[in-house]
Amino acid sequence: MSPLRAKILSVATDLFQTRGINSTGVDTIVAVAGTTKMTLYKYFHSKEDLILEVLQQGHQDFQSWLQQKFETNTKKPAEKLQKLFDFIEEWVTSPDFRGMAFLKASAEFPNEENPVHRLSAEQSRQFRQYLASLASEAGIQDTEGLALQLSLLIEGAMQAEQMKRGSGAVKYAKKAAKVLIDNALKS
Amino acid sequence: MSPLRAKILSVATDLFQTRGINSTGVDTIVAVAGTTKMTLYKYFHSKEDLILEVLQQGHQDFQSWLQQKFETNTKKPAEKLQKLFDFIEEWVTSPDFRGMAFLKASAEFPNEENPVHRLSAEQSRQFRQYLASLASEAGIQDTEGLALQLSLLIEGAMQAEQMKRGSGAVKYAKKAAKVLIDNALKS
DNA sequence: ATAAAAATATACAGATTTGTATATTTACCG
DNA sequence: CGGTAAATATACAAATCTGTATATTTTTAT
Repeated sequence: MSPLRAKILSVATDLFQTRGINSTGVDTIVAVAGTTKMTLYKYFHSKEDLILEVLQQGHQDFQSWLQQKFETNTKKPAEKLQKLFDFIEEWVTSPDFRGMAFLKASAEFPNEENPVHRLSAEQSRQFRQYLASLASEAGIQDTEGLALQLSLLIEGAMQAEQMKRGSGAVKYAKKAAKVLIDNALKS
Repeated sequence: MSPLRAKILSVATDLFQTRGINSTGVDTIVAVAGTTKMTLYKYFHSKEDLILEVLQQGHQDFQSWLQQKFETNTKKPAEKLQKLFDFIEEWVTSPDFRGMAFLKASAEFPNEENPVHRLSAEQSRQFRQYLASLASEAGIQDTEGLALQLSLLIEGAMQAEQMKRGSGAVKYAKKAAKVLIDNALKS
């Protein structure tokens, strides 16, 4: 990928997170990226296309980061679900965390038929599916049920931390997860 | 309150929820409300003022609705926490639920110093405090801890339901809450 | 009915939005 | 060096945005 294109993507990612998507104009993006609108519209057909790519890249980065965390840490399926919350905590308490992109995007584009909203919902679904696969590995019965419950805790904590940095929400989400996982293992 | 002012508030509430705050111009609001900008700016000093009032009224309506639900239903403190999730489910699965206002507002105004963001965070804090008071009545030890955990479930479920109607998230949030509450009562 | 208040109609200023057209400059490659 | 592609500079169109100025109409109250 062209370094200029990558720069635009990176700047857009940052500005969208810190100022909001609708509040960030393409003029601001190109100014910060040190380029011009002509170049931006050469690489992205429209602002909506840029938003979609930012979301996609963000989600992929998150997934890759998680994947790599698991590879270099633990391999026992039973521990994975617990360990996940440690990784989430690390992700969320990182100094440049500004909220989960797809959560915020779905709020800025509430219409269910909007492409940005659709992609956000799809990413949320994928994340829940990933949780279900972890639950399945751990030998849980109602994998989808637990996955949804854990996703509520995680996304709720991300939301809380985005609202108020240092809320400590993940700490309690982790405790709650432990209780829910233990309970699901017993049934 | 002037009926015209109330109408503007009501229309703005609806449009903000369905189209997003930043994507809704005052021209659209006055057109739908059947009035003019002159009148809108007579009752509200700025669009930001209108947004803040919409949020405040929305939160007050939610609180009043909950309050009234509790009054006409149960009085036993121990049951209240469980019952709360039934009320939340009723609220969230109502056909015109379009997401929790303060959650979406904080996403559209990510800057922590923005007045809209501040009010959103304050409302989230108040709701958590209310949960803590219920937990306290129920004889819970770590009231703040449980309150935060339940708030993650509730706000997570609201987020999930806003993303995809009919997700059934509240059903599982309710189950998770039962487990967490029982666990907190044991300790 | 008459005076005072409320609401409307209309127009506009000034800024900002996305997206494009055109021309110039820079960078690279053989 | 010469030619090609990439990036830039600049300007602009057309729409939309918040907020205001001014004048007229409607409603209300005495």
